[in-house]
Amino acid sequence: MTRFLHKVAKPFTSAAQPQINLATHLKPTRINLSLKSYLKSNPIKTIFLFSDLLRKKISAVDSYSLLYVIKACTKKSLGTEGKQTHTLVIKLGYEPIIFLQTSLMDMYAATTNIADVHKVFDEIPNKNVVCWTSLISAYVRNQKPYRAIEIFRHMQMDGVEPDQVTFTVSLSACADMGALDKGVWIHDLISRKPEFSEDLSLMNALVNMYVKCGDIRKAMLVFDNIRVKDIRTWTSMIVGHALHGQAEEALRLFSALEEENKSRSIQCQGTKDQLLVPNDVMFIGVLMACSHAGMVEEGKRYFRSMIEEYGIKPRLSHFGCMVDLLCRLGLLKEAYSFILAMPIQPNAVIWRTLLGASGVHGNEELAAVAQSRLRELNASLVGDDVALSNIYAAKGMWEEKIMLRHEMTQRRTPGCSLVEVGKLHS
DNA sequence: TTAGGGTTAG
Repeated sequence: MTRFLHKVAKPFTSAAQPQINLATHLKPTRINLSLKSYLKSNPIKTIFLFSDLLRKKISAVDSYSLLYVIKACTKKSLGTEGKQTHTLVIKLGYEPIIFLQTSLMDMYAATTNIADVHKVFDEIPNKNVVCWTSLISAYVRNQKPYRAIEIFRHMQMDGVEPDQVTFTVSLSACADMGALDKGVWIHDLISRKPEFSEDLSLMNALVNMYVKCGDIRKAMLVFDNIRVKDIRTWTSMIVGHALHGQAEEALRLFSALEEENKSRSIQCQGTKDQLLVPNDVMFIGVLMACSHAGMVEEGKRYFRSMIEEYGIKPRLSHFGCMVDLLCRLGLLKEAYSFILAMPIQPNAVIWRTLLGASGVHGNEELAAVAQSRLRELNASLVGDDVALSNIYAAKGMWEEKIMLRHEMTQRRTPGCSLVEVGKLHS
């Protein structure tokens, strides 16, 4: 660890690591209880309280306090503060506590510092399944699913048995890669442990993997076999149908959920705990289904119901879905009015949706408006200019096209391509 | 009082 944090003197050599006597920590200190409670409500407060403690009474800091601060840094993605806490872990001699090491890995993963995740992992002497899973999870979180699956294999070769969490994060890697063969292989490993079928997070990850890898039939099979579903199970399946153009199935499922809630609310006489109330993510799936099926009136109705019946404040994603829905049907003017009436500032994606649709439906006026809005946002890409230029060409507006092309060469350097050559050992 | 997990448009 001296190599890792070279400015910090290592208090103990690895040959003479301190024996942490957990018995002395059995009684929780009041300060640790406060650090822990702030972690939920206001993680920044955990950090402030801890730094106060360091100044006033460093002897009150123990491994639990450090753990809560590391978690606070993870939640708020605070890399510098996280690294400072790591230094303290070393200074105070708490390195042998594996809970701290895995939390540190999680913190470095959250702050996109994958190199340090790996350094912490490498220096853990006896790596258990949690250490390996944290490493796999770090790679998944940092968009490196191929590497995550490689590590999953290394773990197996090392003789460490994967558990439910390892399988859940590994399935997430397969979903990100769209690697059905690897997902099926992991499903097969899971099937050998019947008790794992009771783990809802794992089952949801399985549904999601089949959805993202394009095997909607298999996704439905897993979905139907989940006895007690939660809102994520339903959302994954609704999004799955929407992504595969099965809008009617997606909306049927949404209605089934609403019906189930109605009958449950009669049974439970008003207790909301038993209900699976649709959330903002689920409505993205519902709106996406309407958009893919060209169901504009239904889409508008669901958008209203989301706000009025469910009290969900639409986010940029929901407005984006509505713009997409209107644009796909060629309702460009309505889409433009909708964008102008949005209570939040439209982003580049929304203007680019309008630009693309204006090209498809040959509306050069709206295309020019969308393109100028993209420039205002400083988010204009070469492709946007090309799109507008192609619309001018299709309309025979050669002067406009030449002017735009001239502008493009003035503003841009010629494009170049980058190709990433990755490798996956199988 | 201590570790790692699943749903999100274009």
